[in-house]
Amino acid sequence: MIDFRHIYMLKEIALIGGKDKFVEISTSKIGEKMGISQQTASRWITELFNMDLVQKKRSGRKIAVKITRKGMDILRRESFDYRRIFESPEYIELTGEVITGLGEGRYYITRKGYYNQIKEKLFFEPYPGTLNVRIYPGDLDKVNFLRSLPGISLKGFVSQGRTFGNVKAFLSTINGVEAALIMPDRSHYTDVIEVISRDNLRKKLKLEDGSTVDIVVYL
Amino acid sequence: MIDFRHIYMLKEIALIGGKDKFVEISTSKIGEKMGISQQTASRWITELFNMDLVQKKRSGRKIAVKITRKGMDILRRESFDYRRIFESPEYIELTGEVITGLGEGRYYITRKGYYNQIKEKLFFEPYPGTLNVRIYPGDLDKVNFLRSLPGISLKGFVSQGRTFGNVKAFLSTINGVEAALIMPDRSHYTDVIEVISRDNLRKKLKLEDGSTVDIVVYL
DNA sequence: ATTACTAGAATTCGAGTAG
DNA sequence: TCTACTCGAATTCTAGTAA
Repeated sequence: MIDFRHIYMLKEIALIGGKDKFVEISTSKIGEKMGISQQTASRWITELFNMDLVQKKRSGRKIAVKITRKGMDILRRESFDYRRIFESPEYIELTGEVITGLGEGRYYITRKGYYNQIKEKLFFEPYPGTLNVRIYPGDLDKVNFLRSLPGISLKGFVSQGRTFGNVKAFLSTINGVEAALIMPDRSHYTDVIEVISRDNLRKKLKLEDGSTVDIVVYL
Repeated sequence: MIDFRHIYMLKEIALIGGKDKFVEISTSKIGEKMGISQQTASRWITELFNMDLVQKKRSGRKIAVKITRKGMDILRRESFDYRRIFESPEYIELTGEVITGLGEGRYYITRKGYYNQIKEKLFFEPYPGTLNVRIYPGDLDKVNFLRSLPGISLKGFVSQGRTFGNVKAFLSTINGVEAALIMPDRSHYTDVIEVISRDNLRKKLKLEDGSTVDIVVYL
């Protein structure tokens, strides 16, 4: 099972440069850096390999490692946590209720042009679908305020002769679960917002139409 | 000794809100969230307290914790690691003001053991003296981050029965002039850094106590 | 020099439980 | 309910060492 120490070692490897290429490492040196023995470092690297968090190959007498996509996802998640701690002193709370949308969310979110930007800028691979939430009237001015902010910009694109507009996103939590709120850059007035997440939010949070949700939007 | 798990728990506490105020936590809930038992969570929190990383007090039957300055320093360092991984800055900018030091800089810098290494590794013959700069509070995180980096290592030595410790240096510019920032390898927390250069910086940059300087540190 | 195995030592865990 | 102690069990460590 993945443990704190594994994330730590992943981080060390990323700092050495194993983020996007194979880097040679010495188990004794990385061990020394992390305050563990050479043997333990060796074992941990093997564990990372067995969990498919790093690729590993011999490089002469040393070994070389490269963090896998899965490993980078874990580091992105950590990065997200630290951003929340240090870079988001301000947040807005919204309350609303779950409704059923038009089913367009899934279509948009799975367009490569958006999907890839979400991964890069929001640090998670989105579940292919959106959760539609009707914000309660008392919080609508907050929604309008959000519309006036730049947020995290997802650039529009053209695909198959169709134009997909600029979209903005805000890192959020919904009932405590990491998520993001997305809205068109120039959106018309509406009391419905769309929430995306790594997981199927309806399942994970056991939501059904009419369920009340609390959304915390980090600015 | 501080361990990965302690940093993890600090992070969890920060996410709950213990960054700047006391927050009530239940050992069983935080344990569940972190995948450890209630007993272990309880023990870890006590360990954090004993290491002066959190303040702790009873709040009825529950406990309340607040991360200390020392604890936040550790989280900041982590945060910088992740920024380095995902944003890879190539330099760091610091701003501060010139102060008068204790005059020790001149003594240290003229010891042959340091002087020769500076010539070899930093590629200049240092003016015999250091400029002390008090970094403004907003940039102290960056200084702490620098402390966590290896920099350019200047080995310690023994001379005339006295021990001179390992020192590290970073190539920099100060108000545009080539310089280097030097600090002890294992330095204590301070907001004062020392800058050396080929020239007398006070003269060359027309500095006096209280002058604001911009330092760019190359990583 | 390396990495990584074995095995005994050291540490850490959590069930049980007191307060 | 809570927190947090004890103590036997489980896990994790590193020294020794082979390759």
